[in-house]
Amino acid sequence: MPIANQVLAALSRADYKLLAPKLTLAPLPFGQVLYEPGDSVRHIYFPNDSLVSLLTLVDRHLALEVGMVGREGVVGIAFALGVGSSPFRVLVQGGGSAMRMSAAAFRNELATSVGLQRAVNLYTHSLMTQVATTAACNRFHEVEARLARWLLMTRDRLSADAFRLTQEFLSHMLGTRRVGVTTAANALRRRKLIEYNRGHISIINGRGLEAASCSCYRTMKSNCH
Amino acid sequence: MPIANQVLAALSRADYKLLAPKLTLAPLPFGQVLYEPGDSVRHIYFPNDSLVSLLTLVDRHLALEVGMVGREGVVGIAFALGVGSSPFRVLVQGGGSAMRMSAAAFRNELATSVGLQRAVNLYTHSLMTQVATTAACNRFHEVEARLARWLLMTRDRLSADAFRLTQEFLSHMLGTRRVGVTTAANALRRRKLIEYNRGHISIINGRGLEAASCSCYRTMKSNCH
DNA sequence: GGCTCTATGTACGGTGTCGCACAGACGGCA
DNA sequence: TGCCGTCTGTGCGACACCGTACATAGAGCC
Repeated sequence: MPIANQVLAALSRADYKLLAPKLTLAPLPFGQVLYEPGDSVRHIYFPNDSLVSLLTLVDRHLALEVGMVGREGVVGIAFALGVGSSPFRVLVQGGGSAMRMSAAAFRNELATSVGLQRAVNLYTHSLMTQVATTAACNRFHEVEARLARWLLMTRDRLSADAFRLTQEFLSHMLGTRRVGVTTAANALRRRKLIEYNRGHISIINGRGLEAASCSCYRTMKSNCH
Repeated sequence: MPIANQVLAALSRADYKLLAPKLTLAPLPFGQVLYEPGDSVRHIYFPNDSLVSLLTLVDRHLALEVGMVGREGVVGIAFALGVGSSPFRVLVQGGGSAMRMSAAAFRNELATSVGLQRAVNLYTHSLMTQVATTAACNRFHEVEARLARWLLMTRDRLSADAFRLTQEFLSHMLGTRRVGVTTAANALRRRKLIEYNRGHISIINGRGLEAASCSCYRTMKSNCH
């Protein structure tokens, strides 16, 4: 079977062969919280078709998504950097599966496989860039454009035009009120770019949605490719 | 002489001895731009008493500081992650000096010294956390609190209560208008927390300024320790 | 002293978002 | 069928911040 996760796919055949026995297929159900900030990292995840959000918590009740991990990445970067605990809340935002590995096994592999080290490092850089771009986007662009960007990025990672998603949930991702999401989503719907209903949303005009999103979408796409 | 930079100081004596011959003392004058986004990384810097800002550019003219590097860190993390070019504009924000090393030498050292690798990795994680926290702070907190936080973080890194700094400059760090900085700075001055004049600013009540800043200051302080 | 440049202060209408409150509307379940 | 919980839509006053324009005031230079 083909390797869905791109970090794994980037490994040489030899490197992958060493790694493969340690990997098990794990379902990642929608809504599951893999880590809370400070939790110790027990497993590393290489998403296949699932989508995971990295959230920063502030003042105990405000959440903001700072990164998105799909098949192009790895969950558990902190561990690869020698830190045992997650700085983020890690939330499964699009259900699916991932290849999973124990933290201990991962540490061993990392120590011996230069190829794995290299692949993980490259992704770490890509994530850093993503987080920084998100920061600027959240500062400068308005809700409607950010919503459009977010939907597009989700679509790209899930390879699907429709997904499960409430506005309440979206408000936590974008760091705004739920009502703000309602207004923005409504505007996009009126322009026939998206359609949605009670927790399900679908993109019906991707091109148009790109035009409605901010430049950050393209910036991030070219970065994470 | 004692080692000022904390990443270097964290190395074992043996590791440091290998590294030291490759390091040269370099002045970092206020206002110098070390890298523009996309520039290839030619040198790695370990700040002694200088302070460097990492800025994300968006839409060609808007800038936002996403990270600050002082004696606790390293400039050129991208290179350590295997990427040859900087994702940020890197700007010297507090003049001083740094230990400098060519990128090629750094690559060699990194390949042979596990200790260096470990120290750099730890800092990378710390930086990632800082960027994420900054993102949330910029989203949720208002200008006055962010300004207070920024001044405190600068003070901590420069170990000085007064520094060179215009409001125009600050507006780029905080991602607001210069006028917004004026208003906020004025409010802090009226409350006798800071004093300033034509490009020079000083903290006259650190405790009070901490109270005026958002929780992110303490969050970041405990994180970067 | 007088000029210019840079840094800082003030004013003003516009707007995006906030916080809150409440009204529909759909879906699942008894 | 009717109830209830969840999801979505609307209204409203408050306010932080935006963009812009212009006024003041030190600093440096001739």
